[in-house]
Formats: sequence, structure tokens, C-alpha cells
Amino acid sequence: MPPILDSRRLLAFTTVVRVGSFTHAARELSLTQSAVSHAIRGLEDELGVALFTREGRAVRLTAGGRYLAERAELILSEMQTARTGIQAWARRPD
Amino acid sequence: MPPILDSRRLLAFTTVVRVGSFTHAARELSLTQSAVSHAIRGLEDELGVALFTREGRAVRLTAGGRYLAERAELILSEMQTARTGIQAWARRPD
DNA sequence: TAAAAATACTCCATAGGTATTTTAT
DNA sequence: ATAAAATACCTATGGAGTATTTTTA
Repeated sequence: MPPILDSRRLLAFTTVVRVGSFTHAARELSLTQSAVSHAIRGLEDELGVALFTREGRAVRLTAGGRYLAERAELILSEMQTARTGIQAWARRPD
Repeated sequence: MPPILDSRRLLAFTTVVRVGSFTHAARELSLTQSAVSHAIRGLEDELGVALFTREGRAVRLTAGGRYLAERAELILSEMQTARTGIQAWARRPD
């Protein structure tokens, strides 16, 4: 079972969307440009959908990319909620 | 950056919750009992929260486990929505 | 030609398997 | 004694890095 939509890839994706560049996203994520490129490529390959149009330096979202960007923000936010929320339950009796 | 809440682990977790057994969950997921045990253990270690109380054969959710089970269903469902939804956008013009 | 992304490798972390041990009924 | 989870060990996949090549503004 391939991960496809895991937090790692989704975070790479939303970061590229926000900053508009693989290279800058890589800096922000403390990764290399190569790693970000792989992550996005992996998403596109396994979804079978192009997320960006590569127009030289400019990175532009496709229609599918725009859709995923919205869903990805939601999913990542849900994950964050879960991660912080569960700490509150750690010492409760069962 | 560790994944922690990725789809693979969350699916293992929700399956165990639903069927009430590591071994049966493993069958359903086409994995081994060992792999499921690792997945759950990984979740617990990285969240720092026990998800199940191991009472011999019976597997019982802790309070934290019950909380995560709800959130996990939501996250997995969001992922599924994203995965199927994006296909509809695949051939749209940008 | 200079920037940004893609790619070819290399390395290592870890997911997953088999076999075995532990544990509670 | 048995059924289920934990664990030790091994292998293989793929995530991430460096270095390089390709691309286009």
C-alpha cells in the first residue's frame, strides 16, 4: 500500500503552493530542492494528475492542483488538531 | 520530520479498533500481525500516548485512543474524498 | 546566461516479513 | 495449553542528499 496522501507529501505540496517555488519551499522545509521535486512528482504519479504546469521558472497550479491544495490544507489541519488534542487525553483514566 | 499521523498507520489503527484484534486487523489489511503491532507501537511511541490497554487477548481503547479513533476516521475520510475528487479535475483546463 | 526544476547516482531509515518468545486465559 | 501480542532479526523499498543536467525567461 503506497502512502500517496501522507503528511510529508501534503506539506511539501502546500508549501510549494504558498511560496510559489520548489527551491524556496525546500528552504522553508529544511529539505533540498531535489527532495521537494521528488515529493511532488510522487504525488502526481500516484494520483495520475498533474498538479503544476512547469512554465520554466514559474510554477502554476493546474485545476486539479487547486482542488488538492484546498483539501490538503484541511487534512493537515485535521492532523494537527489530532496531534495536539490527544495530548489532553494522555493521563485520563480509561 | 517523522510522519506520525500518516494514512498507513491511521488505517492500521482504525482497523484494529473496528475488529478488536491485531491479528484480525492484519488479515483484513493483508499484513502480518507483526506489521500491525509495529504500526500501533510507532503511533504510541511518537504520540507519547497509550492507545490500547493490553489485557491479555482483549484489546481495549484508552481515553486517548477513543479520541484518536474519531479523528482518524475523519482524516482518512478526508483523504479518500481528496483522492477520488481530484480525478474529476484531471482533464479540466487550467 | 542565469535562475529554477529534473534527474542520476548513493546512502540510510524504516516498513514489512519470518520465526520465536512472552503473556494471560 | 492455547491464542494473541510483543520482539528479534533480516530484507527491500523509498526518502533524502550531492552533483549534474536540462530548460526557459
